[in-house]
Amino acid sequence: MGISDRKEREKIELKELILKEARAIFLEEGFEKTSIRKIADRIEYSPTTIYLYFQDKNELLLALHQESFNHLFQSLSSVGSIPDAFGRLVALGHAYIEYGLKNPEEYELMFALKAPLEALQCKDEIWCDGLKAIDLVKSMVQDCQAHGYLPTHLNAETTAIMLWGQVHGLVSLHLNNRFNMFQGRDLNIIVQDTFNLFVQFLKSFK
Amino acid sequence: MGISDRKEREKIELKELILKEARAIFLEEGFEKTSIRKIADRIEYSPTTIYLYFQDKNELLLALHQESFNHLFQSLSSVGSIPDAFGRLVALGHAYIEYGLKNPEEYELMFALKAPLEALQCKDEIWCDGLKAIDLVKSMVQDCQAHGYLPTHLNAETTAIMLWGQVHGLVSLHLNNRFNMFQGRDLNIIVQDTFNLFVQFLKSFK
DNA sequence: TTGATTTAAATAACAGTGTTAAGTATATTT
DNA sequence: AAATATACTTAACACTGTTATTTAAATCAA
Repeated sequence: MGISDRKEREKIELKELILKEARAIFLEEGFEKTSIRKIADRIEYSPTTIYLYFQDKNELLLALHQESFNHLFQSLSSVGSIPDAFGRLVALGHAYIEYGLKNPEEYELMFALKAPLEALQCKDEIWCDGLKAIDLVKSMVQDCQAHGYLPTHLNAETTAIMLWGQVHGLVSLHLNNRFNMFQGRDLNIIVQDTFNLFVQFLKSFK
Repeated sequence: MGISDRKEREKIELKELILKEARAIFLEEGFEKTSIRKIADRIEYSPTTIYLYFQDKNELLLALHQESFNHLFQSLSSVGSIPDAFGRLVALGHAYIEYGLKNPEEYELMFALKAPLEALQCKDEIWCDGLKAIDLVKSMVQDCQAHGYLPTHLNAETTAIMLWGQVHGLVSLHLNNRFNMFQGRDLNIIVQDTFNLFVQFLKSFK
């Protein structure tokens, strides 16, 4: 039955077109300006058609959220080639910070906005991307422990959450303009200096 | 001239009434539901009257933001009585986290939402509340250095930003439901455990 | 091939948002 | 008493997410 095959293909294509244009608006104009009507204009369909492909706006943002996580993991992947366990962990932190500062809208969607997680909750699904991310950090912490960089008595998961908390805190404060009060200074350098100090603390811990 | 005195008094009173009801809605229903029209309903004036007292919604939110900072500083003030410098710093962290988790809407307004800072920027004003907050942490760090808890070679401000970044990161991730993936566990305890681990790092640093 | 049914999309509307231009009383000043 | 200034309201603009209803086309069954 080739006809229904084609129809299904067309449905997938339209869904992808919606996401593509949604993503374009999202990156060009930011989260707040990404409206159903604006997407509809760009794909040349009526606004209500979008609701035939996504239950609501949250679900649409969840799809963008998942694409953003792929983008993040791709940005983090390069650190895998670093041989030293501790150097790898530090590089992961730097790469995370760099990703966050270079992709503010995506970062907000992944780690601040409630919309995508609400969509997940409606489906009774868990935040797998988040779990995947924390597991990555956790395994790198364990690598450090295996090579004598961090004490083995430390709980690897708690340590991973601490690391995540630190870098997220810095990225989040910066993206939300909470470092603007440090007038006349390079705010990226403030973030870098702070993270470097944190690394000193990590390095010296016994 | 008693009449114009009374008029001025009445203007101040109406402005305070607007803020009072705005705050009530804000705390009861959250940031997103705090609309100009809803405030107008509660004060029994037309929506446009509010614009005679505030330039726009951002300025109104800035006023709430400043009230929230007073609330925060009040919540932090009790740690001043702790004699030990390091104990005081740790208590400050705990008090900050507790405030954030108990006052999510206020916390978001102070450290995440762009609206209040945009209002400040329009007036070419600096974020004094933020400066005041970081100065508090900085002076406590210096107290620790003076009493041998933290090395004197550390930059006190960078250290203060690191501390702020850590607690903000944890509070922010928790408030934004990013710890919900740790199913069946007490999320407040995760935050506490992580902060306690961070304190261990601080304590051991040489 | 014709009639019934399913499918896909659009129109119109609801209820809400921040904001502004214009209008209306009331009170004060000249 | 007339002119002006003050305080406030009405009506509207341009948006938002979302839904019930309707239309048109494609497919299926007789």
